[in-house]
Order: sequence, then C-alpha cells, then structure tokens
Amino acid sequence: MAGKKTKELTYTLPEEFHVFGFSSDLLAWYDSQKRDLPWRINRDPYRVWVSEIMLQQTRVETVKPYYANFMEKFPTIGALAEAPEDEVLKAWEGLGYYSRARNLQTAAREVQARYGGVVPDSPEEIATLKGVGPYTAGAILSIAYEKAEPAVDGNVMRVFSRLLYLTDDIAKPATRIKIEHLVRQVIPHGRAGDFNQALMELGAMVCVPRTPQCLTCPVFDYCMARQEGVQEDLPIKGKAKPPRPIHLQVGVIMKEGKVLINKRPETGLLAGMWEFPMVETDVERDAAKQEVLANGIRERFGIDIEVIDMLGDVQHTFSHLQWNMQVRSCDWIDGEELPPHARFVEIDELDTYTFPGAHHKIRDLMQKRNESAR
DNA sequence: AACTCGTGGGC
DNA sequence: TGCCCAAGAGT
Repeated sequence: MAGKKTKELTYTLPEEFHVFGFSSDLLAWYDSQKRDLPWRINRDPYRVWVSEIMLQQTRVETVKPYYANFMEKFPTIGALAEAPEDEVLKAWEGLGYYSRARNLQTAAREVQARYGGVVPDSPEEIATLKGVGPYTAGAILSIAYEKAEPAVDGNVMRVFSRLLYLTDDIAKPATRIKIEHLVRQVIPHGRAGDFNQALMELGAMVCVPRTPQCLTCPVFDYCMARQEGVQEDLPIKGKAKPPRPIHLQVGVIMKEGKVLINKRPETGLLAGMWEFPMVETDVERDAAKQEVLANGIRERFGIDIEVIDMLGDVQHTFSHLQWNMQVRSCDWIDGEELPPHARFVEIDELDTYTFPGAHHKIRDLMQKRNESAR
C-alpha cells in the first residue's frame, strides 16, 4: 500500500497511546498540585477572558498584579466597555502588546451591543471577538463553559511534542492545527476546562522547556520522548530572526519648566502611547546628529530648538526591533503652534500619560540627571 | 506563511 | 552578556 500516509493519519493518536489513563492521571495530578491563581477562584467568563488575554506571551507572575488592578478598575464587561480608552491603556502600561488592551475593550463593547453583555459560548461567535484567536477561544469555551474545545498554547505544543515524539516545527502555524486535532481526541468528557489547564500547568511546572522534571511527571509512563531519552531535544522550534537595529535621536525638550511629549499614531508600534520626540537617523551617514534632531523636530513639530548636551545612550530591544537611542537635552527657542498630537506638560504630570518601557528608561535618565544637578 | 507587536526573568 | 522564553493574535 504505497502512499498510505495521508494527512488524516498524521493527526491520529498512536494506537498504543492509552487515552483514558493519560487523561485521568493528568487530571488527578492537577487536582492535587494546581496553583492557586487569582483567575481560578471561579469560572466567570469575563474573569477568564481577561486573564487569558493578559497571559498571552506573558508570565503568570507578571500578570498577577495587573490582573488584580484591572479587575478592580473594570470589574464587569459593562465597566470596561464604558471606560475611557486612556484608562484602559494606563492599566495595561508596562505589560506590553498594547493592542491586547484595545482589542479587549473593543470586544467588550461588542459583547455589550450584540450579545447583551454575555460572553458568547459558541466557537463561531466567540472567534469573531477582537483579540480572541484559536487559543483564547478554546480556553474561554472550555474553562468558563465546559465545552470540549482544545486550547493549544506553547505549553501544550511542548507537552504534546514530547508526549508523542512529534518532530514538527512548533514555530509553524500548521503544527498548532495538527496538535489541536490530537488534543481534541484526548479531552475527557465533562472536564474540558480542567484538562486544558492541566496540560498548561504541566508545561509550566514539570514539562518545562529546559531540563524537564521527568522524574516527578504524572504522565511519565505515557511519554514517548522520555522512553527514547530525547525529551531535552524536543520540541523542535525554528529560530527567530534577530531584531533589526534602528538608530534614534531623542530630544528631552524643555520650555519654561515643561517638557515636550508626543502621542504616537493610533496604529503600529506602541500605538497611541506617549513618547519623547525622536528622529530616526542613518548611523552610517548622519555625522551631525544634533542637527538631524533639530531639523526633524522643526519638520514634525514646527518649533525651533537648541541642543544643550548629551544625556546618555538608551537601548531598548523589542522582539523584532532594536532601538539605539541617543538622548539629548534641548531648549525650546521659537515657534508656538504645536500639532494636535504634541504638547508641553509639567514634569509632575508625566504620570498621567501612558508611556511604554523604552520611554520610562529615558525618564529614568532625566531624573538621574536632575538629581545630580543639585 | 511570514511579519508585526512588548516586556521581564532565568540561566 | 546574550539568548531563549512566556496561557498568541492580527494582518
């Protein structure tokens, strides 16, 4: 039978895999060993939803304080839907991936308008909500509504790669689809939410990326990678491209004790966040960098400045970009008309605006300079 | 499918 | 120190 290997076959569990034993052993471990996490005190769909959005690509310990603050400020879908966007972004400040916050509020308004304030419980409807992708849809449906849907995140892909000795590259989208098919065949009836969380808990506590704790693993007996001794070589994951370097001139521009800040565009990197004005330079060519800064500020803000001195270098690396910033203190000289996205504000008022991490580093540099000046 | 979109921790 | 990683989604 040549050519018997169909796609369907690759999505089927090995015959020797004992589904029932695996699921019940994993659930028994989860029942006794699971962490007490703030979003596990009940199965309220909104609480589950917020936690899942915050946990996207973000560690549990990082999320905890943000989650507590967010649920206090926006305790219901209605509260989130009616809140000013600035307040939502401020509550997200420092968490990263800020489109999550905007999408969450957009989706909350959608739930209010179209679903009477109730998070929908069907795969088709919940998938239409902004920021709710395949993983989050499955997580909410299973945890809050006990629907037998897979919730395949990085943990689950790692666990299944080892469990079934899968050599697919987990960085490729097709691999997640395949693992969703496999997980779907293992979800125990009536405990989908706990089962999905148990898979993730196992990946976070035992089946960790480096040096997995196989000797304490509750599903050691089922693991094909462990039987072959290759658990440390799985999962297979293609390497990410290194971040692209960008060189920026940053101006801390003062006018009568106030400092100039700029609101970034509503789309793209750090959308809608505030920043210190900056100008991109070609490091190979721009020898006279302070002139590049002054000219760029004049073009974009319509004011003339004088560069006073160098405050220092600040580097900030994103997943795909590396900002190399030279920060200079400047004084306003001339020009009154600012564009609508820019304004001079008191130093003490900076806290009322939402700045991303890269600009907090610049603020730290400012404050250090101010202290040493005294 | 490949690229965009943050941040902080751990080894 | 540099690199990988962490409960991904949108385009």
